Amino acid sequence: MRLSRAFQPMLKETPAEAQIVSHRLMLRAGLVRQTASGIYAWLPAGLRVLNNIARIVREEQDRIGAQEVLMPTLQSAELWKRSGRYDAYGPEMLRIRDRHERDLLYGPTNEEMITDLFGGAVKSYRELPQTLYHVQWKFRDEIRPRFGVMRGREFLMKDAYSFDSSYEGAVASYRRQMLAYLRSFQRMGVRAVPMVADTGPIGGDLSHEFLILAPTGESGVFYDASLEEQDWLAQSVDLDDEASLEAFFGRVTGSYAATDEMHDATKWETVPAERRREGRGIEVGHIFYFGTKYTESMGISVSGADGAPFFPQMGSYGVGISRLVGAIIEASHDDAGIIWPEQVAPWRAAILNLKPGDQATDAICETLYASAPDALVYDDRADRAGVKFNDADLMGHPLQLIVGPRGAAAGRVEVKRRATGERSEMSLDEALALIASGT
RNA sequence: CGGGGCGUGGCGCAGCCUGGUAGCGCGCUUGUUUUGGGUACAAGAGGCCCCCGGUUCGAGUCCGGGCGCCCCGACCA
Repeated sequence: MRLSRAFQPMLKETPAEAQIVSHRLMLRAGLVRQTASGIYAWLPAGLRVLNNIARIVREEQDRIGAQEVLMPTLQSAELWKRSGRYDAYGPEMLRIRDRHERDLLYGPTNEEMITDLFGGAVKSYRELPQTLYHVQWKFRDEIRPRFGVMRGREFLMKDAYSFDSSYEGAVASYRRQMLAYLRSFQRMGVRAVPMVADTGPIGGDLSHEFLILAPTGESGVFYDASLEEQDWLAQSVDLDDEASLEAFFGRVTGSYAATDEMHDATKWETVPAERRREGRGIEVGHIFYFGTKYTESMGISVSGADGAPFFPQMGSYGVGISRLVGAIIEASHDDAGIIWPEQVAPWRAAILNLKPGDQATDAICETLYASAPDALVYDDRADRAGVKFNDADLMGHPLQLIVGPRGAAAGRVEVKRRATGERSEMSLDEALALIASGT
């Protein structure tokens, strides 16, 4: 993208409504614009980040055998009356009436719809297990939206739903999701620690929240350092083997981790002092097992091996995709702006042309840009160098390829790494290789 | 939903108390200048002062009603 033609309205001053750092930076960097309280329009750069996050989540869901579908945003009230939640959900649900006076709602979640879809198609235990997911906009009419996209009313979420014929199968599905989550967040370049969550009336240990560690997080967190030391991508877990899944699950849940509501000071004492980590976290994912709650209430059963019908066991697994954009910024920024982790950055690198019009400088910039036009943003604007440095820092591109007449005359490109501030000078060919390698 | 605040060019704000026909900084346009960390000067463009009603000779300003947005709390992916 050439910045001179990009729809990327950057702000020098912070809009009054933005309080927290991620909200301020998202507005200043031109990632989003608010259109109503808690509702945002995503501009090109912000959308690229959103899509990057969704892409990682999809790849990890696909990897564990979940299948993507796409359910609508609007749902019939009838569906929710069957589960009993239409009346139970409360004013957070946005209710709508169509021209025929039929009651609809803008979905805050999709358990009812997926259960109904599943039940309409699957009739035998032989077709289980199944895990279906989708990435869709949801709406919850929060009393008080705030924190930009982190607590919006409309938000993009990945939600997955597993159907199994036994409790043991449901547990395996749950553990596969846990692995997918740990891998997803690690790939996004952030640390998200799974914490035991309140399981409510169902009980058991099959409910975890994933919190990204950030000083501005809404919950206090306590966890064993081993949870942030593990490389989940390197672990070999056999997704089809229950023993392997169990061993993996043990490695995760064997270490203490809890939010302040669930914190157990006595157990905390058993963690060696040097491995105790305390901080704050932002919830970006939640996985839980809920058994036959919906299959039963909605009368969705399948035939078992003995010919008798039974209610499949379900679990549900959510990731706040749009919230993650804000949460990642909360976890990764400095005074100058955003510091995007590689994998989610809107562009891999920015090319800063310090003197548009200078023949040698333009030539090098154009060569760099042409090597990967979709992965690079080229600051070819007729602005001063200082403006470009500041905007590039604000936008948080992992790499800045700085080209000015001084270096260009010698065929040199200066590379600045946003995360460390480290600078190095290299030849054009070396810079091209760097772009191609993506690191 | 309780408490508080705000709504004035694109953004940040002043003006309102004490009514007299709208101003500042940034941004934008043009020119000159500058050219490796938000350059300087000059000349410009741009405003239904959130909306409706009332008081008044006259309302951005006072009064009433509405709408929108933000902050604290309770609540939450």
